Amino acid sequence: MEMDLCAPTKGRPREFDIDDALAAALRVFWSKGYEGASLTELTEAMGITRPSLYAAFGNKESLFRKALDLYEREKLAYMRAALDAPTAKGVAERLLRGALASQCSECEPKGCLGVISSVACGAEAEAIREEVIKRRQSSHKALVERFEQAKRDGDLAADADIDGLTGYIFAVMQGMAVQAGAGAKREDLERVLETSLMMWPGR
Amino acid sequence: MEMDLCAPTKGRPREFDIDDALAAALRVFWSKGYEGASLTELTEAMGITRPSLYAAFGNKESLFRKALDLYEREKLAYMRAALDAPTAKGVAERLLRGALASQCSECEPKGCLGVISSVACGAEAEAIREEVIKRRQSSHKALVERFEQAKRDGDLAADADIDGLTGYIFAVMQGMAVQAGAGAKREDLERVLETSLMMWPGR
DNA sequence: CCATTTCCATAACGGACGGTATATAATGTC
DNA sequence: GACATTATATACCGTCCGTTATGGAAATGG
Repeated sequence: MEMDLCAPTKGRPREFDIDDALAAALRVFWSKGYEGASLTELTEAMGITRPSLYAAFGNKESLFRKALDLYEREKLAYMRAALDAPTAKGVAERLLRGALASQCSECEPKGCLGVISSVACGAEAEAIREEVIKRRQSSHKALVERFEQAKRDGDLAADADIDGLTGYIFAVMQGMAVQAGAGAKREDLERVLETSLMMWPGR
Repeated sequence: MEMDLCAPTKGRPREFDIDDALAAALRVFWSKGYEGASLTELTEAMGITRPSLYAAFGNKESLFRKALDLYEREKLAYMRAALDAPTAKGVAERLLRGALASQCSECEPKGCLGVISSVACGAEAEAIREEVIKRRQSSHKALVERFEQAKRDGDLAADADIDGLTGYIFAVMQGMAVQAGAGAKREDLERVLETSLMMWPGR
C-alpha cells in the first residue's frame, strides 16, 4: 500500500506538492499543538482544501503522525548525530547546541513539537500524546546506551548515575523548549546552555 | 467589590462549597490544561451545574484565573520559601525539591500547571497563555534578585552568570515537570534532581 | 473521442463546545 | 404570609470542530 514510487500517472494529477503541504502542516502543529491546530488553519497554511487533505493524508491524526515523522527525521537529526561525539560531555554539548538551534531557528516555530505534544491535552488527543511519549523513550534509551559506553570509555566516572544524567540532560533540553515556546530570546537560552555545560563534570 | 466577608445571607444559599469547587476545578485544569478541560468535565468534577459555575465564577477563563491564583498560593509556596535558604545552592536545592514534591504528589495531578498552560495552544487560549508567562516572569525576577544577593554574600562567584543560572534552574524544574506529566516515576525525577544538585558549584 | 480515474470546489453533516434563557426552589426581610 | 433575592435544574442557543457527500473539471488509457 502507498506505493508512491513510480507514480500511477493515471487520472488527474494533484495540483500541490505533497511534501510542501506536509511541511506547512508541520509548522502549524509545531506552533499550535495538535489540538490547537484546526483544520481551517491547516488547510489555509497548506494551500489546499479539506477534501484534498483527507485524500492525501487520511485524517487529522494521520496527518499529524506524518508531520511528526518529518519532524523527527529533519529537526531531530542532531540527536542521532550527537551520539557520535567522542566523549560524554561532547554528546551533552551537541545535544544542547542542537536543541538550541532547533528551538530558536529564525524561520521556524519556537519550541519543540515533542514537548508541546506530550503535555496535558483533551481526551481526543490522548493517543497522540502517548505516541509522542513512546517515541521519546526510544531517544532516552539511545542516550542511556551512549552514556554506558562513555562509562566503559572512562569519560564518565564508574559510579556516575547514568539514568540520572540522561534524565537531567533531557530535562535541560525540555526546559529550554518550554522557555523558547514562551518567548525567551535566543541569547537567554544560550546562557542557560553555557551554564549547564559549565557544570558538566569532566571534559 | 466582592466583599465576600460577612456574607450577604440574602436569598437562597448556595449548596456547594465554593473553595472545594475551585479546588476541584484546579485539579481538572492541572491534568488537562485550559483548553483540554471541557465545561462538562469541570462541572462534573466540581459537582455543580453549568449555571451555578457561571454564577459563582463568571466564565471558564475567569474560573481558570481563580484556579491559577489558588495554584500559585498553595502549590507554588515552596518557591517563595526557597528564597529564604541561606545560600544560593540552598535556594536551588529547595526549589528542586519543592518542584519534585509538587509535581509528583500522589494525590494530585502530575506536572506543573504553569508549564502545561504556557506551551502552544489554540487561538482562544492565547490570553491565558500570555498571563501565565507573565506570572512566571515575576518568579524569574525574584530568583534573579536572590542570586544577586548571593553574589554579594559571596556564595556565588563574582563572575557567575546570574541570568544563566536562573534560566538554568527554571529549565531543570520545567523539564522535570514535562517528564512528570509524561508519566515519569518519582524516583526517576529524584535522580534528575540529585544529578543537577551534584553539579551545582560551591555549597 | 470516449471512458475512466483522480482531483478540486462547495456545502453540508452530526457532534461537542462555551455560554444562557427560563422556570422553579429556597432563603432573608418586612 | 408576601416579596425580593439568590441558587438550582432543564433545556436550549449559535458556533466551531473534524469529517464527508456531491458535482463537476482535468488528465490519462484505450
